[in-house]
Amino acid sequence: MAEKRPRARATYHHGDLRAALIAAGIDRARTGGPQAVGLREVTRAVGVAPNSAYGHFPTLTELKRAVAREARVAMAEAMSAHLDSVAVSGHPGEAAEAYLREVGRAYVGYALAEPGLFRMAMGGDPTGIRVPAAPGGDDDDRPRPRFHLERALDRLIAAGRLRREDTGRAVMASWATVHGLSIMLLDLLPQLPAAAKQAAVDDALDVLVAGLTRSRP
Amino acid sequence: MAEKRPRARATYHHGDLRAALIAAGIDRARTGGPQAVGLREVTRAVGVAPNSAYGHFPTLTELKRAVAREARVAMAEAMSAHLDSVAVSGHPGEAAEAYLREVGRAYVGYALAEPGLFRMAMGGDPTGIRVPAAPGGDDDDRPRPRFHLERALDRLIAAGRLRREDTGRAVMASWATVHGLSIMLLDLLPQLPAAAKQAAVDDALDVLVAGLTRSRP
DNA sequence: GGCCCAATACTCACACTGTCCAGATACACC
DNA sequence: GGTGTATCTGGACAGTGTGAGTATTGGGCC
Repeated sequence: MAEKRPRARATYHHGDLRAALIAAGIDRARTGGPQAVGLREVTRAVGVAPNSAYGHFPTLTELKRAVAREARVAMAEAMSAHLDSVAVSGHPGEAAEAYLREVGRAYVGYALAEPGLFRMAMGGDPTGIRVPAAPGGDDDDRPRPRFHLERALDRLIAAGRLRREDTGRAVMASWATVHGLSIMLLDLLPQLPAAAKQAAVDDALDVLVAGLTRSRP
Repeated sequence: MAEKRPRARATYHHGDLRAALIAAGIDRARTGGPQAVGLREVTRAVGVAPNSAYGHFPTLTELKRAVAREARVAMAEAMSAHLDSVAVSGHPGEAAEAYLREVGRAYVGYALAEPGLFRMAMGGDPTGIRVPAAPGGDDDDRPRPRFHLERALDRLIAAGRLRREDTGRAVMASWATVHGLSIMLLDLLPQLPAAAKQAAVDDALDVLVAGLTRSRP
């Protein structure tokens, strides 16, 4: 008879509802993308009345922003794991180039492996999310995907393959490449075979590295 | 006293409701992006009952797809106008490179000038739109943004700056760069001064062209 | 020229969403 | 142990997209 469960949990107060809402949001975003994280849906998953969320977030958009922040941290951690698993060594210059390529692979790789969370993390305006541009735009100091990119560029500079004053434009070009690549493979070429996708990533990263390390007039 | 307008138009039948709905969709998308084109909103703008749209589109998503197609055509036309306005001449190789740069400027320029329509045209999955990947994915033969890109790459090949067998990867790298650049400037760096944005575009396009035309092992 | 029919637009209804307001509840502190 | 306050709940409202059934109409046939 499944009584209409007047309360799914033992206590009236939840304990840490804010964190639970974000976790449920991550869960929904993973399978359904940003669109799937709704106020009623998330509160239902936690087992709480819809309006309970308003005690912790002034509006749904703010909840989504918090979920997006968490998704960015998760993405950075996945990238970290990937980067730790591949050891680049040898000639410093080539190692630095290889490292940047690995960062790119990690970025796009996460986008392809977790499209929902990737869109949640980097979806931008149409999803109602503002992705902070500068480091420090997020309020805590846990690493974000941008951290790995800057690390890679620093290594290129240290190896003498990139001029320090070109860092700004290098960030632009690199980020544009990996992000554009992710969106393309996700939205435009979803049914391309995985091998072909990987080849496209490698090709585009080759072009990027070649362009970055080529001395310009 | 504005009677509640039982019928805003003279005739019961509209005449060309399908086209009118798409036009109204373009109008809403221009100012509010893909989110702003809703079924009730669009039909209201046309002066028609909400469900009238179902005679022409099986679902709202299909209407949006049609609007997105139209937005892509509009984008290609704007790019055409830009490309016609700048005359590139001189040494064939450098002219071809300059032409590719202009195509990139036209792409990003449109994204910055008409963010709503750009998102409608190229928004991709989170907006519920599938952007056709291959030429011919759109059913008519009006030019799309991709057309200009391929034209530019053809000129590079003709000028001997790009190998024909590298076309595929060149499309990837170019599209990723311009699209990623657009998203970045729109979502991540919205309040960057226009001049700085233009500089970022030029820098990233420099990197792209350098990478594309550099012979690889 | 008048009639019928298929196309077209409309009305009513439903389930769902985010958000506001007022009230009930339980934890923490004195 | 009583009280204050942060927290959660209930009902309500204006929106949304969509389904089924109904009215209106213009064009093709006699």
